Amino acid sequence: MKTEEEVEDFILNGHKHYLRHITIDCAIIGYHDQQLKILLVKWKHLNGWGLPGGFIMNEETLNEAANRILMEKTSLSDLFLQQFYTFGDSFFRLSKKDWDKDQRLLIPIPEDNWLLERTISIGYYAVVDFEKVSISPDIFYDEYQWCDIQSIPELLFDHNEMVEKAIQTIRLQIYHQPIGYNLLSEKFTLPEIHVLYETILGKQLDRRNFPKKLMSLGILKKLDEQRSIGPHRSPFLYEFDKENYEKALMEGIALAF
Amino acid sequence: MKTEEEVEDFILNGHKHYLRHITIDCAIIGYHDQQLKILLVKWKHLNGWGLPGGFIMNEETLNEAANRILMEKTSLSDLFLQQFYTFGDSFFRLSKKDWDKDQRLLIPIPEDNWLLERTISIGYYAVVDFEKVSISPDIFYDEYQWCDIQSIPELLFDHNEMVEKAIQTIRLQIYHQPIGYNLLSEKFTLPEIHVLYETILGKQLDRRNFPKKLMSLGILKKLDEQRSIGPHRSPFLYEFDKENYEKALMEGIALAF
DNA sequence: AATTTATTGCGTAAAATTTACAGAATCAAA
DNA sequence: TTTGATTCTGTAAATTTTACGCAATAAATT
Repeated sequence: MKTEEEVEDFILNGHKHYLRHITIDCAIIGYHDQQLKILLVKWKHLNGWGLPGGFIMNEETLNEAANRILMEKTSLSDLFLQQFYTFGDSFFRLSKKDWDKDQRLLIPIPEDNWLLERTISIGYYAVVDFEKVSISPDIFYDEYQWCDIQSIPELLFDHNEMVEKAIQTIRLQIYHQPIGYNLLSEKFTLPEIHVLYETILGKQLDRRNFPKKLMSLGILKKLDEQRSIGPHRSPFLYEFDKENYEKALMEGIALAF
Repeated sequence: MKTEEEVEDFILNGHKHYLRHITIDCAIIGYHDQQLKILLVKWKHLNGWGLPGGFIMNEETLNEAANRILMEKTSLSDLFLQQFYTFGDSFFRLSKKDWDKDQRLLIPIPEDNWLLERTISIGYYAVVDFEKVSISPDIFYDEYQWCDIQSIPELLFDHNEMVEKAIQTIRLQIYHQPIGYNLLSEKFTLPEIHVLYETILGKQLDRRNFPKKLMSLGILKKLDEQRSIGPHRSPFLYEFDKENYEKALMEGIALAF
């Protein structure tokens, strides 16, 4: 969606290709260097920050739509993308007034345009290493930021509620679903996955007990290689046991920290 | 929605009052006498069984809509109603062919009618004592049944998947959220809540250890009354400590069985 | 080549929790 | 008063979790 014609077509005829009333919004949690951040984008015409999102095309499934939208906004694919809740209590998303106010928008919008209707938003989350993400702008967004989880500003619509629920869900899910597949390199060390869990849970986990619990799940395979980390003992590399990982995704796991 | 005029108006003009594309479906899990059942309804025009559901009105929130729909279908209100997942991979809900085939329907349906569009369905579940529920029919449904969880027939759309996910969610949530407020009488005995948990989890819980764990949550209050149960020792009555129960709902609990 | 420094990796004792189970108390009907 | 079925409490054993000391290792420095 780059040319003027495409944008105009999206505004006037988008409702033929996308489902009205429904959006998908993504709470993309970024993790790096013991910090948790969330990806916020600035809406061109509303002059406020919110979560990246988009509409669902007529012929794609919800997961396909979520993956496509995430791909468009972050250039990332094949992420650990999880639906977590559907929000529908924010009755007005865009108003004609806000739209008309903004000079950057290309065409005036008809009063009964589909983009001005109430929307229900399906929330998805992903956890990514924010050092590896590159954001590509979109007609609706012109800026983005990785915002510290602790100090989130007031967001548009009900996006504050969505962020809160996303983080809450992740912290709960970490006990029941194997998390980490897309956050770490294919091969990683125990200390690496250790700080990942510490960061997400926001608390310290005993360095010596953590490997025992994690290994007892049977989803990790110890490799015969080590990583060189300078003048220190070389930690062994691990990778996820694909088969058991998939099984654990389906059936759930039980962890206690 | 009883008179012919009302039905016709719903079909032709419903899209002005309800959100297109979106429905709420309810997996109503019924519990009684150590059995788990699910409420199924038969769709008039599709000749198949599915979950009761309905559309969202323009000016009501999702929870309001879910409660209204549940009220309409079961005459129950103020239930422990929880959103659990949103489904959108079943592309066709109704077809004009199916509609036209059914003689009981009152009017022919236009090809581009809103009821024939793809729908996204927000799933809610409730757990109720099925002995206390009375079902009131609707234009779309003419029969209902309480179906044993173990032997669910093939359902319409993606409702089999919804039922499966609902039960899975309930079993997971029972460890993290206090369940029981709407299932038991206001005052209940330990054995009563004990079999409730056993039924939902589908396994036996030690009769002597169960009370210890449950009481340690601090959401139950022992009363100074007893229930008379015939020629046996009278069990004490308990009730939920409203304040702590609400707190536990918000913050979650941790149980291990 | 030995020493130093920072980190990984393992084992084990102590503490806490969970599980298993026995027996006393209670109620109402016979 | 006896009987039968059920509630309720306590406690020892088993298991799990937690805490933590120390050996092993890697490379840079002496």
